[in-house]
Amino acid sequence: LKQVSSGKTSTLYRKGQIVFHEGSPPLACFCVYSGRVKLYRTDLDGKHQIVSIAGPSDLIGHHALWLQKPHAVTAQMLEDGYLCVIERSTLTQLLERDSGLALELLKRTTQELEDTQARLADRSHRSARSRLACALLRLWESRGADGKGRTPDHILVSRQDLADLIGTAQETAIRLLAELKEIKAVSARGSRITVIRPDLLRERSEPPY
Amino acid sequence: LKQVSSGKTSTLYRKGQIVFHEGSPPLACFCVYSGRVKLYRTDLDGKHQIVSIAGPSDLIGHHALWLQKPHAVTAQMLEDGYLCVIERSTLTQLLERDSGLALELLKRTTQELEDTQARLADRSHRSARSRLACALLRLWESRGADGKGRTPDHILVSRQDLADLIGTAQETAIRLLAELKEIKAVSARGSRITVIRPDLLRERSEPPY
DNA sequence: CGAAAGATTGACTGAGTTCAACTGAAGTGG
DNA sequence: CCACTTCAGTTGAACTCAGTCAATCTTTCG
Repeated sequence: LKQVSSGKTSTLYRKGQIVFHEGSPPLACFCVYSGRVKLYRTDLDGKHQIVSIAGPSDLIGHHALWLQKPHAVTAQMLEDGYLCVIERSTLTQLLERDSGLALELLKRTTQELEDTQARLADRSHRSARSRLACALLRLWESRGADGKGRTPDHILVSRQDLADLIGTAQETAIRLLAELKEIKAVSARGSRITVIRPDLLRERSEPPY
Repeated sequence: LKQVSSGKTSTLYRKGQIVFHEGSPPLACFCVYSGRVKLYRTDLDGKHQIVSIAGPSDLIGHHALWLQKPHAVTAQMLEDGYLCVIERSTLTQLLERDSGLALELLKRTTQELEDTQARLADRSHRSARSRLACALLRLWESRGADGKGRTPDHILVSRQDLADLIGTAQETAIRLLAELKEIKAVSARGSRITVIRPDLLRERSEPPY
């Protein structure tokens, strides 16, 4: 995939920009070169559920391509970044040529499926409290370099995105985050959340509570 | 996959029998020839979340094989049925030989991923009421022949399985099912649930409520 | 027929949603 | 440089869905 990306020109996408919309027909898929992209579903009440957050070297928008159906999710940039556009025809050729690629994609997709199944199980059986702790840990552990190769000890997520990720109302996410600030596990100034005590988060991410 | 199955001997598995356990190392995967298999995760409190229900021609247990990790789910027979065992080595050979197979699996897995993502979104934003209606519809629409080619208008699921499927306590599932009996959308004697008015179910499966 | 498993109902409780008001930081234009 | 809009984040209070516990009732099956 990296080879494909490098051969192609990548395009700049701005923070907040929509890459593709739920319900729109799939014309191409995208390989993330830099920046993060949130993929979310929208229900009839306009509520969002973040399905995954893609980062560098992740492929997005390909599901709809395989299934020959409209996109089931909307992809929106969480920060400025470059995406490499891969046309449907290009991808088809690649798959036919390199059989290893299909296996690699199968592996990735399977991993993503297991992750989603795990989240599904957690969603009903764990409290929002433990889900928040868990989500913060994941975001923290997968936080990328900030552009100049420095790895910061904070993450950048809005309260709403945090809520959409763990599946609660924004107010709940805020209240639970306040608890974490209370016990000095994290600190926050705006959407800049600093993880101070990952061990405390890990403790809270276990059920019950 | 059907070709593979037919070439192999299938083994009888009894209702309630465990095919493989969460946490156990993957030795082989299975192709369902007849009967249905529930795949579920177990959390620390011993609660189950049914991740999917596999039927004839579905492949199960392959995730752990690709990922070279222990099974993330437990597979248990919902009724008597035959499964065809496919050894790891056999599968590897097949994948190398037939590149189309990898694509087919990729497609299936992607579809399953999208389904699971949809359920994840529903779980937090839709009421248990609508989830139950939705689950009943799915079960009803995908109910198979009953052995003699007859397609019955009822489904056979225990209350507990229904609850584990939609992610509620059994009592909640029962109470909501009672509502559906009340409005004559379904009737039930034991775990034999007859769908009378699919239209009413469809209506209730829409949010809100 | 009787035990064991599965289904049902009631009472109580609490986590999380909703609504609504308020604060604070960040622009923007006069 | 300051009033003015705007948007993200906070907080309080009322409400409600769904979980838990516990006591039956029913169906299934040996």
